[in-house]
Amino acid sequence: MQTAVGEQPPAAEKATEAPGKTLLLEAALRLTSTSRSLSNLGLRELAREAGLNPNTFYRHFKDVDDLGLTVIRQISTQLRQPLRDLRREAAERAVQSTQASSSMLFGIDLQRGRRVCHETVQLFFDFVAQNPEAFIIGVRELHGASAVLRTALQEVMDEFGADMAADIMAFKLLPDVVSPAVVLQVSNLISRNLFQLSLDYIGQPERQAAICALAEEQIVMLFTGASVLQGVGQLKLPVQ
Amino acid sequence: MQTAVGEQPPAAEKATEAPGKTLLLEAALRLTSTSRSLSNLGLRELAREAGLNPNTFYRHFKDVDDLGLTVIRQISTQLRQPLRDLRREAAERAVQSTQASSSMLFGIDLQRGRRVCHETVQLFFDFVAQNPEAFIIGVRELHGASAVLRTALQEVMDEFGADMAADIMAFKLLPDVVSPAVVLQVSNLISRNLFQLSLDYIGQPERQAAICALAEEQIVMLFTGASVLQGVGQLKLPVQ
DNA sequence: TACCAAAGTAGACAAATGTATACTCGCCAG
DNA sequence: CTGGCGAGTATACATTTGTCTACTTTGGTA
Repeated sequence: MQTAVGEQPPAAEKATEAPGKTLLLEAALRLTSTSRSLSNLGLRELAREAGLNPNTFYRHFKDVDDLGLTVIRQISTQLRQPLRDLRREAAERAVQSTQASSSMLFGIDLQRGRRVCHETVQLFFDFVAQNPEAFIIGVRELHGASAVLRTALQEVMDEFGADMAADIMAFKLLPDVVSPAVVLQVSNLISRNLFQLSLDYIGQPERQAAICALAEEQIVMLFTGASVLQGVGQLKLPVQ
Repeated sequence: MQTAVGEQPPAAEKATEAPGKTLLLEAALRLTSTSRSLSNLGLRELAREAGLNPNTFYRHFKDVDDLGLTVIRQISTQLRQPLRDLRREAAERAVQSTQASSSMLFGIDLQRGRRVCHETVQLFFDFVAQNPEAFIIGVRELHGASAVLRTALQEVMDEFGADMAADIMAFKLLPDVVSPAVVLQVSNLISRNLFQLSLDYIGQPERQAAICALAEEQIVMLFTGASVLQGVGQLKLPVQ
């Protein structure tokens, strides 16, 4: 019995990977993003969805958590660099109007900040729409039942947050008075929140524009708050 | 055979609840908060944990989602009013310095805001420590695999957010320039974020103080940001 | 006191699951 | 050609699961 007919490996760059393994991973993505949760995928269910014999699973994975970890690593590399690129693109695209001394507040160029924010959010949600399963799984397992997957994903999320903080500082999106620690904190918060919003974005297509706007406002709020608070603290404004 | 499971007789329900039903619900709490996820609890597993015959399940619930919905409703009533009380308590406890015009910024009394925030966060996390399962389940199923439970919990979370917004306006924790819509938006964000942090709080006892402080800072940041942005937009303030 | 519905139990069943052992096939090195 | 090896398959089996039908217990009330 030869294999299935309508096979097109969707541009998988790992050409040297056993076909069965790839099929199983893809099946996991499919199943998880619709009905199930990674942690409790049945190994027979998986094989069935992949069109393989149940025992093939054992050739490539120790147990379901092992498969889950692989999926998470895959997702991480699938999202991490593209997210950075997307931020750089947004920052560069919005840097053209650097003369904007028109609207400054505590050292923030509100205009430019808003522009970059708008671009980034836009690009981010476009990216979400192109990789829905990755985001669904990410958020789902981040608080899921399996401790192994949970901690693995927490690390990934921390990396995303750190990336964002690094970019914010590299592109000078926040005034210098804001300390790196605070930038990191704000980045983590925004990152987590954007991931949550991404699920709403995927699940409620009719509200996509509203969700974009919401995300934008929230980010601007946080940035503003962080800047003002640190500005106040540093400039010895009448406070406490 | 007309039993109509998942039934709540009009009133006086708690006293007349069958012991088996309570046992099953408690078993669900126990299992979910440790290893499993509500959505995929086995009905036999449940009965075993409760020390009952598997078939007893059918006397009270239609299927596992039905049980899940009941748990969620229970959690909602278990948390909602206490959370409001806790906010009122914090607001009253910090209201003593009501004339303190010493440290105002864009119409916010920073001192008092910070105080209320500190008290609220403190009380909130105490409350989390007293009801860990409720928070674990809440966050877990909010993005879980079962669509039914997910939407149910989203409604609950929206209620929490609306409560918070109402309280913020009732206790005048934000200046009047901040529109009700923005208050609601900020409340939702804070609410979601606090719930996420509650899981960290439960799972990492050694970082509890840090998590408290973090939550506090984030809230203050958001409040500040919201106030400043609306203040700027509305009052055309002279900017540095 | 006798009855009845609700609550709980007992036993059985088909289906599905995880896992073990043993087989086949294609490929490359010797 | 040949022998080993990785990838995939076939079959089998003990467990576990959801669900069905039928039985027993119990507390309130007519």
